[in-house]
Amino acid sequence: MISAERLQQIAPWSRPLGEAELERVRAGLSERLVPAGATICRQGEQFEPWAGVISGLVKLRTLSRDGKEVTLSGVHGGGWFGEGSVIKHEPRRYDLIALRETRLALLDRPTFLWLFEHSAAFNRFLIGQLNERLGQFMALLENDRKLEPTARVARDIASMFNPVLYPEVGRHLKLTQEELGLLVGLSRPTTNQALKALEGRGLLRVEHGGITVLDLGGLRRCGE
DNA sequence: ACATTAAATTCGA
DNA sequence: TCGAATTTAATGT
Repeated sequence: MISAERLQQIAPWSRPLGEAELERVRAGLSERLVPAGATICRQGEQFEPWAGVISGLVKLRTLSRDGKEVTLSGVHGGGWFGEGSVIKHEPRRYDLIALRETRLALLDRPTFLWLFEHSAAFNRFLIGQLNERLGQFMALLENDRKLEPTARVARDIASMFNPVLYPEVGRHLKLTQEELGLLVGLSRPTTNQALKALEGRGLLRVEHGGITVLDLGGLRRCGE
């Protein structure tokens, strides 16, 4: 059973829950440390719990027929994912891979379902989460069709700093240009050029193995 | 695709 | 356990 303080740290969504609910969550939640590069779950496998990223970064990806990798999304500190699969009780649609050492919080399925049935506060959170994600995917589609590469990279980075989905991410993003390219759907050289351009506009700083965001609003408005 | 540079790892004291 | 040397990984063009 994890402590009440720990619960606050790793699951911000639990704050508005009542006493009895909190008690259950504390009993149903566990932590797991995943080494860099490890696979958490493969496409097609059953993975029962609902997962949150406490620290680190998890990539959701799938392989195309000819073995090319397609990255769908990156989830980092404060992000929770997979509620779709948990609710439907179906196999995971994507590989889950820890891009670097990652600490996961896992809420077992029975507890998740109990909250889903009994807690209005929890459902409010879930709706907010799904709504935010839907908005993000709509924006993503739009970007993909309308914007040139530099703006796409800018918006994709900005979306990783979404305060609703990822409440506790700092300004720094440790992610190689190659991984960023996979995430955005661009080649590494194109990604590199885009990053340089954004750096030139003073929106972010390019570092070895990562970037630091300097002007989040500016990134969001890119390409307008 | 290649050249350059930064970071991580190994190895010897 | 420290630092130099080597290897590996990431970046820039």
